[in-house]
Amino acid sequence: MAKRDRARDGMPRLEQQLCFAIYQVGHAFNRAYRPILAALGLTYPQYLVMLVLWEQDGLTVKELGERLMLDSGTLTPLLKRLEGSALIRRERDARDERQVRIHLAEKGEGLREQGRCVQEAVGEALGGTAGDAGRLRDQLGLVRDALLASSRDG
Amino acid sequence: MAKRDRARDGMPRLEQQLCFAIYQVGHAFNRAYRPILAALGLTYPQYLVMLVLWEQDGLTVKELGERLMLDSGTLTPLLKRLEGSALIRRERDARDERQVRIHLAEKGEGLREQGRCVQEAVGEALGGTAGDAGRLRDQLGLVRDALLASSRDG
DNA sequence: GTTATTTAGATTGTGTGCAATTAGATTGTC
DNA sequence: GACAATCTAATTGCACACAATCTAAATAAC
Repeated sequence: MAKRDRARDGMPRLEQQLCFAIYQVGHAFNRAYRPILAALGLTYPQYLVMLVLWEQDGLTVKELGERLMLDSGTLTPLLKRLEGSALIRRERDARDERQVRIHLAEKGEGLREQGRCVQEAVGEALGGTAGDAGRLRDQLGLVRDALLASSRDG
Repeated sequence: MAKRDRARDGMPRLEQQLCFAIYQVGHAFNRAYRPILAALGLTYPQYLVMLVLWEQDGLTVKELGERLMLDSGTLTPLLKRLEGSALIRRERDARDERQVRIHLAEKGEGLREQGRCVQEAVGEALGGTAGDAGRLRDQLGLVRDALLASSRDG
Protein backbone atom coordinates (compact mmCIF):
# COMPACT_ATOMS: atom_id res chain seq x y z
CA MET A 1 0.00 0.00 0.00
CA ALA A 2 1.47 3.33 -1.01
CA LYS A 3 2.24 6.05 1.48
CA ARG A 4 -0.42 8.39 0.17
CA ASP A 5 -3.04 5.78 1.01
CA ARG A 6 -2.75 6.49 4.71
CA ALA A 7 -3.53 9.50 6.84
CA ARG A 8 -0.76 11.09 8.90
CA ASP A 9 -1.62 8.84 11.82
CA GLY A 10 -1.14 5.70 9.75
CA MET A 11 -4.81 4.91 9.58
CA PRO A 12 -5.73 3.69 6.10
CA ARG A 13 -8.04 6.05 4.22
CA LEU A 14 -11.46 4.76 3.42
CA GLU A 15 -11.40 5.95 -0.16
CA GLN A 16 -8.15 4.14 -0.82
CA GLN A 17 -9.24 0.69 0.15
CA LEU A 18 -9.98 -1.97 -2.40
CA CYS A 19 -12.65 -3.57 -0.23
CA PHE A 20 -14.52 -0.29 0.01
CA ALA A 21 -14.34 0.25 -3.75
CA ILE A 22 -15.93 -3.15 -4.18
CA TYR A 23 -18.50 -2.46 -1.48
CA GLN A 24 -19.53 0.72 -3.29
CA VAL A 25 -19.59 -0.64 -6.81
CA GLY A 26 -21.69 -3.55 -5.55
CA HIS A 27 -24.23 -1.07 -4.24
CA ALA A 28 -24.10 0.84 -7.50
CA PHE A 29 -24.77 -2.32 -9.52
CA ASN A 30 -27.66 -3.18 -7.26
CA ARG A 31 -29.20 0.24 -7.80
CA ALA A 32 -28.73 0.00 -11.55
CA TYR A 33 -30.32 -3.45 -11.71
CA ARG A 34 -33.17 -2.74 -9.31
CA PRO A 35 -35.50 -0.73 -11.56
CA ILE A 36 -34.78 -2.97 -14.55
CA LEU A 37 -35.46 -6.18 -12.65
CA ALA A 38 -38.47 -4.73 -10.86
CA ALA A 39 -40.20 -4.78 -14.25
CA LEU A 40 -39.73 -8.58 -14.23
CA GLY A 41 -40.71 -8.84 -10.57
CA LEU A 42 -37.22 -10.04 -9.60
CA THR A 43 -34.55 -8.96 -7.15
CA TYR A 44 -30.90 -9.20 -8.13
CA PRO A 45 -30.19 -12.46 -6.26
CA GLN A 46 -33.39 -13.93 -7.70
CA TYR A 47 -32.23 -12.91 -11.16
CA LEU A 48 -28.93 -14.68 -10.56
CA VAL A 49 -30.81 -17.86 -9.67
CA MET A 50 -32.86 -17.58 -12.84
CA LEU A 51 -29.70 -17.03 -14.90
CA VAL A 52 -28.25 -20.25 -13.53
CA LEU A 53 -31.44 -22.18 -14.19
CA TRP A 54 -31.73 -20.85 -17.73
CA GLU A 55 -28.25 -22.27 -18.26
CA GLN A 56 -28.94 -25.59 -16.54
CA ASP A 57 -32.27 -26.79 -15.21
CA GLY A 58 -32.90 -29.24 -12.39
CA LEU A 59 -29.99 -28.33 -10.11
CA THR A 60 -30.11 -29.11 -6.41
CA VAL A 61 -30.17 -26.35 -3.80
CA LYS A 62 -26.60 -27.24 -2.92
CA GLU A 63 -25.43 -26.94 -6.52
CA LEU A 64 -27.14 -23.56 -6.85
CA GLY A 65 -25.49 -22.48 -3.62
CA GLU A 66 -22.05 -23.47 -4.87
CA ARG A 67 -22.41 -21.42 -8.03
CA LEU A 68 -23.75 -18.35 -6.26
CA MET A 69 -21.79 -18.67 -3.00
CA LEU A 70 -24.98 -18.79 -0.96
CA ASP A 71 -26.09 -21.27 1.68
CA SER A 72 -29.47 -22.81 2.37
CA GLY A 73 -30.32 -20.16 4.94
CA THR A 74 -30.38 -17.64 2.11
CA LEU A 75 -31.58 -19.84 -0.73
CA THR A 76 -34.47 -21.63 0.94
CA PRO A 77 -36.65 -18.54 1.51
CA LEU A 78 -35.53 -17.01 -1.80
CA LEU A 79 -36.51 -20.14 -3.72
CA LYS A 80 -39.82 -20.29 -1.89
CA ARG A 81 -40.55 -16.77 -3.07
CA LEU A 82 -39.68 -17.72 -6.66
CA GLU A 83 -41.96 -20.73 -6.30
CA GLY A 84 -44.65 -18.44 -4.93
CA SER A 85 -44.31 -16.36 -8.12
CA ALA A 86 -44.72 -19.57 -10.14
CA LEU A 87 -41.31 -19.10 -11.80
CA ILE A 88 -39.85 -22.37 -10.51
CA ARG A 89 -40.86 -25.70 -8.98
CA ARG A 90 -39.13 -27.32 -5.98
CA GLU A 91 -39.20 -31.10 -6.15
CA ARG A 92 -37.60 -33.56 -3.79
CA ASP A 93 -35.30 -36.00 -5.62
CA ALA A 94 -36.86 -39.48 -5.69
CA ARG A 95 -33.51 -41.28 -5.51
CA ASP A 96 -32.07 -39.14 -2.71
CA GLU A 97 -34.81 -37.54 -0.70
CA ARG A 98 -32.41 -35.23 1.11
CA GLN A 99 -32.03 -33.24 -2.08
CA VAL A 100 -34.45 -30.70 -3.53
CA ARG A 101 -34.18 -30.13 -7.26
CA ILE A 102 -35.13 -26.78 -8.73
CA HIS A 103 -36.90 -26.76 -12.09
CA LEU A 104 -38.03 -23.89 -14.27
CA ALA A 105 -41.78 -23.55 -14.36
CA GLU A 106 -43.53 -22.43 -17.53
CA LYS A 107 -43.61 -18.83 -16.41
CA GLY A 108 -39.92 -18.92 -15.54
CA GLU A 109 -39.11 -20.34 -18.95
CA GLY A 110 -41.14 -17.55 -20.49
CA LEU A 111 -39.12 -14.93 -18.65
CA ARG A 112 -35.97 -16.05 -20.46
CA GLU A 113 -36.55 -13.68 -23.36
CA GLN A 114 -37.02 -10.66 -21.14
CA GLY A 115 -33.95 -11.70 -19.17
CA ARG A 116 -31.92 -11.37 -22.32
CA CYS A 117 -32.67 -7.64 -22.42
CA VAL A 118 -31.54 -7.00 -18.87
CA GLN A 119 -27.88 -7.28 -19.76
CA GLU A 120 -28.29 -4.90 -22.66
CA ALA A 121 -29.78 -2.31 -20.35
CA VAL A 122 -27.03 -2.62 -17.76
CA GLY A 123 -24.43 -2.64 -20.51
CA GLU A 124 -25.78 0.71 -21.62
CA ALA A 125 -25.59 2.02 -18.08
CA LEU A 126 -21.92 1.03 -18.02
CA GLY A 127 -21.33 2.75 -21.31
CA GLY A 128 -17.76 2.45 -22.49
CA THR A 129 -16.48 3.03 -18.98
CA ALA A 130 -15.58 -0.54 -18.25
CA GLY A 131 -13.56 -0.63 -21.41
CA ASP A 132 -11.77 -3.83 -20.62
CA ALA A 133 -14.48 -5.47 -18.56
CA GLY A 134 -13.04 -8.90 -19.21
CA ARG A 135 -9.67 -8.02 -17.74
CA LEU A 136 -11.28 -6.33 -14.75
CA ARG A 137 -13.47 -9.36 -14.19
CA ASP A 138 -10.48 -11.69 -14.26
CA GLN A 139 -8.57 -9.57 -11.74
CA LEU A 140 -11.57 -9.62 -9.42
CA GLY A 141 -11.64 -13.38 -9.77
CA LEU A 142 -8.05 -13.58 -8.55
CA VAL A 143 -8.84 -11.38 -5.56
CA ARG A 144 -11.88 -13.50 -4.74
CA ASP A 145 -9.88 -16.73 -4.89
CA ALA A 146 -7.10 -15.34 -2.69
CA LEU A 147 -9.62 -14.23 -0.07
CA LEU A 148 -11.49 -17.53 -0.13
CA ALA A 149 -8.26 -19.49 0.15
CA SER A 150 -7.17 -17.56 3.22
CA SER A 151 -10.65 -17.88 4.75
CA ARG A 152 -10.47 -21.64 4.36
CA ASP A 153 -6.94 -21.99 5.69
CA GLY A 154 -7.62 -19.81 8.69
CA MET B 1 -18.93 -8.23 -24.85
CA ALA B 2 -16.98 -10.95 -26.59
CA LYS B 3 -18.63 -13.84 -28.36
CA ARG B 4 -17.33 -16.45 -25.93
CA ASP B 5 -19.18 -14.65 -23.15
CA ARG B 6 -22.52 -15.91 -24.36
CA ALA B 7 -24.04 -19.34 -24.62
CA ARG B 8 -25.22 -20.60 -27.98
CA ASP B 9 -28.66 -19.18 -27.31
CA GLY B 10 -27.28 -15.69 -26.79
CA MET B 11 -27.88 -15.74 -23.06
CA PRO B 12 -24.94 -14.17 -21.25
CA ARG B 13 -23.01 -16.62 -19.09
CA LEU B 14 -23.07 -15.99 -15.39
CA GLU B 15 -19.35 -16.46 -14.97
CA GLN B 16 -18.64 -13.86 -17.60
CA GLN B 17 -20.52 -11.00 -16.08
CA LEU B 18 -18.75 -8.15 -14.35
CA CYS B 19 -21.63 -7.64 -11.93
CA PHE B 20 -21.41 -11.23 -10.78
CA ALA B 21 -17.66 -11.00 -10.30
CA ILE B 22 -18.25 -8.02 -8.05
CA TYR B 23 -21.09 -9.77 -6.23
CA GLN B 24 -18.79 -12.70 -5.49
CA VAL B 25 -15.73 -10.75 -4.48
CA GLY B 26 -17.92 -8.67 -2.18
CA HIS B 27 -19.02 -11.87 -0.45
CA ALA B 28 -15.42 -13.05 -0.27
CA PHE B 29 -14.30 -9.79 1.35
CA ASN B 30 -17.11 -10.03 3.84
CA ARG B 31 -16.06 -13.53 4.82
CA ALA B 32 -12.44 -12.51 5.14
CA TYR B 33 -13.30 -9.53 7.34
CA ARG B 34 -15.90 -11.28 9.48
CA PRO B 35 -13.63 -13.32 11.80
CA ILE B 36 -11.15 -10.45 12.11
CA LEU B 37 -13.81 -7.89 12.98
CA ALA B 38 -15.68 -10.29 15.24
CA ALA B 39 -12.71 -9.97 17.59
CA LEU B 40 -13.52 -6.25 17.86
CA GLY B 41 -17.26 -6.90 18.10
CA LEU B 42 -17.90 -5.16 14.77
CA THR B 43 -19.57 -6.06 11.49
CA TYR B 44 -18.08 -4.81 8.23
CA PRO B 45 -20.51 -1.89 7.76
CA GLN B 46 -20.00 -0.95 11.42
CA TYR B 47 -16.24 -1.00 10.83
CA LEU B 48 -16.71 1.31 7.86
CA VAL B 49 -18.59 3.77 10.08
CA MET B 50 -15.80 3.64 12.65
CA LEU B 51 -13.19 4.21 9.91
CA VAL B 52 -15.03 7.34 8.83
CA LEU B 53 -15.34 8.61 12.40
CA TRP B 54 -11.68 7.94 13.13
CA GLU B 55 -10.96 10.16 10.15
CA GLN B 56 -13.48 12.87 11.08
CA ASP B 57 -15.56 13.00 14.22
CA GLY B 58 -18.93 14.66 14.71
CA LEU B 59 -20.46 14.02 11.29
CA THR B 60 -24.21 14.03 10.82
CA VAL B 61 -26.10 10.89 9.82
CA LYS B 62 -26.59 12.38 6.38
CA GLU B 63 -22.88 13.04 5.94
CA LEU B 64 -22.04 9.49 7.03
CA GLY B 65 -24.62 8.19 4.59
CA GLU B 66 -23.11 10.16 1.72
CA ARG B 67 -19.65 8.74 2.34
CA LEU B 68 -20.84 5.16 2.68
CA MET B 69 -23.71 5.27 0.17
CA LEU B 70 -26.19 4.28 2.88
CA ASP B 71 -29.46 5.90 3.88
CA SER B 72 -31.00 6.49 7.28
CA GLY B 73 -33.00 3.28 7.10
CA THR B 74 -29.73 1.39 7.25
CA LEU B 75 -27.71 3.78 9.39
CA THR B 76 -30.17 4.51 12.18
CA PRO B 77 -30.36 0.96 13.56
CA LEU B 78 -26.65 0.38 12.88
CA LEU B 79 -25.70 3.53 14.79
CA LYS B 80 -28.01 2.59 17.63
CA ARG B 81 -26.19 -0.72 17.93
CA LEU B 82 -22.83 1.05 17.99
CA GLU B 83 -24.23 3.35 20.66
CA GLY B 84 -25.44 0.28 22.54
CA SER B 85 -21.86 -1.02 22.47
CA ALA B 86 -20.72 2.35 23.87
CA LEU B 87 -18.49 2.98 20.84
CA ILE B 88 -20.23 6.20 19.77
CA ARG B 89 -22.63 8.87 21.05
CA ARG B 90 -25.60 10.20 19.09
CA GLU B 91 -26.33 13.84 19.88
CA ARG B 92 -28.90 16.08 18.32
CA ASP B 93 -27.34 19.26 16.94
CA ALA B 94 -28.26 22.27 19.10
CA ARG B 95 -28.36 24.70 16.17
CA ASP B 96 -30.37 22.45 13.82
CA GLU B 97 -32.32 19.91 15.76
CA ARG B 98 -33.18 17.94 12.65
CA GLN B 99 -29.61 16.69 12.56
CA VAL B 100 -28.01 14.03 14.72
CA ARG B 101 -24.26 14.25 15.10
CA ILE B 102 -22.21 11.12 15.68
CA HIS B 103 -19.26 11.34 18.06
CA LEU B 104 -16.69 8.77 19.06
CA ALA B 105 -17.12 7.62 22.65
CA GLU B 106 -14.11 6.75 24.75
CA LYS B 107 -14.38 3.08 23.94
CA GLY B 108 -14.64 3.83 20.23
CA GLU B 109 -11.56 6.02 20.41
CA GLY B 110 -9.77 3.18 22.17
CA LEU B 111 -10.61 0.79 19.36
CA ARG B 112 -8.64 2.89 16.90
CA GLU B 113 -5.40 1.07 17.62
CA GLN B 114 -6.92 -2.34 17.06
CA GLY B 115 -8.57 -1.05 13.91
CA ARG B 116 -5.14 -0.32 12.53
CA CYS B 117 -4.32 -4.03 12.55
CA VAL B 118 -7.41 -5.04 10.61
CA GLN B 119 -6.04 -3.81 7.32
CA GLU B 120 -2.79 -5.65 7.85
CA ALA B 121 -4.66 -8.91 8.35
CA VAL B 122 -6.77 -8.47 5.25
CA GLY B 123 -3.74 -7.38 3.30
CA GLU B 124 -2.13 -10.67 4.18
CA ALA B 125 -5.23 -12.53 3.06
CA LEU B 126 -4.93 -10.78 -0.30
CA GLY B 127 -1.29 -11.70 -0.54
CA GLY B 128 0.34 -10.41 -3.68
CA THR B 129 -2.71 -11.33 -5.72
CA ALA B 130 -4.06 -7.85 -6.07
CA GLY B 131 -0.72 -6.75 -7.40
CA ASP B 132 -1.91 -3.45 -8.72
CA ALA B 133 -4.67 -2.85 -6.20
CA GLY B 134 -4.58 0.88 -6.81
CA ARG B 135 -5.27 0.52 -10.51
CA LEU B 136 -8.02 -2.00 -9.89
CA ARG B 137 -9.59 0.30 -7.32
CA ASP B 138 -9.56 3.21 -9.75
CA GLN B 139 -11.21 1.16 -12.48
CA LEU B 140 -13.92 0.12 -10.05
CA GLY B 141 -14.44 3.77 -9.20
CA LEU B 142 -15.10 4.52 -12.86
CA VAL B 143 -17.60 1.69 -13.10
CA ARG B 144 -19.35 2.90 -9.95
CA ASP B 145 -19.61 6.45 -11.24
CA ALA B 146 -20.98 5.34 -14.60
CA LEU B 147 -23.64 3.24 -12.91
CA LEU B 148 -24.61 5.98 -10.48
CA ALA B 149 -24.81 8.54 -13.28
CA SER B 150 -27.16 6.37 -15.30
CA SER B 151 -29.24 5.62 -12.20
CA ARG B 152 -29.68 9.33 -11.59
CA ASP B 153 -30.49 10.21 -15.18
CA GLY B 154 -33.01 7.40 -15.51
C1' DG C 1 -28.56 -55.66 10.33
C1' DT C 2 -27.68 -52.26 13.64
C1' DT C 3 -25.35 -48.15 14.93
C1' DA C 4 -22.47 -44.03 14.00
C1' DT C 5 -21.33 -40.59 10.91
C1' DT C 6 -22.14 -37.64 7.24
C1' DT C 7 -24.96 -34.96 4.22
C1' DA C 8 -28.96 -31.85 2.46
C1' DG C 9 -32.30 -28.66 3.60
C1' DA C 10 -35.03 -26.08 6.75
C1' DT C 11 -35.37 -23.04 10.74
C1' DT C 12 -34.14 -19.30 13.91
C1' DG C 13 -31.91 -15.13 15.21
C1' DT C 14 -29.15 -11.09 14.13
C1' DG C 15 -27.70 -7.60 10.98
C1' DT C 16 -27.62 -5.14 6.82
C1' DG C 17 -29.93 -2.60 2.65
C1' DC C 18 -33.55 0.07 0.56
C1' DA C 19 -38.36 2.00 -0.63
C1' DA C 20 -41.99 4.39 1.32
C1' DT C 21 -43.87 6.88 4.89
C1' DT C 22 -43.96 9.78 9.02
C1' DA C 23 -42.55 13.35 12.48
C1' DG C 24 -40.37 17.28 13.59
C1' DA C 25 -37.53 21.35 12.49
C1' DT C 26 -36.16 25.04 9.39
C1' DT C 27 -36.57 28.27 5.66
C1' DG C 28 -38.90 31.24 2.45
C1' DT C 29 -42.71 34.06 1.31
C1' DC C 30 -46.32 36.69 2.15
C1' DG D 1 -46.67 36.13 12.61
C1' DA D 2 -48.74 32.52 9.44
C1' DC D 3 -48.02 28.99 6.43
C1' DA D 4 -46.28 26.30 2.65
C1' DA D 5 -42.25 24.00 1.00
C1' DT D 6 -38.15 21.75 2.16
C1' DC D 7 -35.10 19.10 4.84
C1' DT D 8 -33.31 15.45 8.37
C1' DA D 9 -34.04 11.39 10.93
C1' DA D 10 -36.69 7.81 12.32
C1' DT D 11 -39.89 4.12 11.36
C1' DT D 12 -41.94 0.25 8.86
C1' DG D 13 -41.99 -3.52 5.74
C1' DC D 14 -39.66 -6.61 2.75
C1' DA D 15 -35.63 -9.12 1.07
C1' DC D 16 -31.03 -10.77 1.38
C1' DA D 17 -26.89 -12.97 4.06
C1' DC D 18 -24.90 -15.91 7.37
C1' DA D 19 -24.02 -18.50 11.90
C1' DA D 20 -25.94 -21.95 14.60
C1' DT D 21 -29.02 -25.47 15.16
C1' DC D 22 -32.32 -29.06 13.89
C1' DT D 23 -34.43 -32.99 11.25
C1' DA D 24 -34.47 -36.52 8.05
C1' DA D 25 -32.14 -39.34 4.87
C1' DA D 26 -28.19 -41.78 3.13
C1' DT D 27 -23.82 -43.99 3.80
C1' DA D 28 -20.07 -46.22 6.44
C1' DA D 29 -18.41 -49.18 9.99
C1' DC D 30 -18.91 -52.90 12.53
